[in-house]
Amino acid sequence: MTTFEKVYEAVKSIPEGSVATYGQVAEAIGSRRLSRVVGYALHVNPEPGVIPCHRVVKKDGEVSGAFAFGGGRRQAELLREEGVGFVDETHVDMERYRVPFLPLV
DNA sequence: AACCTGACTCGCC
DNA sequence: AGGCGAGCCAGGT
Repeated sequence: MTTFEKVYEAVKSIPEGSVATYGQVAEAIGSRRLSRVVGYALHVNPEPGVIPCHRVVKKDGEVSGAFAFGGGRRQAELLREEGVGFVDETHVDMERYRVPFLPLV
């Protein structure tokens, strides 16, 4: 199991209607320091449509600027459709929609 | 094979 | 409070 695969497993485990931060995903796969690697893993996203990378946001809930399917704007739309609330155009309401605990895979 | 870079986060100045 | 460097992994040059 490579680090990237762990990242994908963790991201897939994020329940619909919720979001997780890069830090949470990193923590779930071993170390918080891997947060950067998490970003890169999603960057090279080998399974578009399978890995819900739109449910991963920065620690303060802001969506990533460089997004695979059309920008953070698009990511925000997908999340809203799942019922995730936003405090503004680019920030998810973390207090209510961030997963309390990301299952360790 | 070494070096650079990239969807991040945290600690120190 | 804002900026800078460090730590982590994989793939391309």
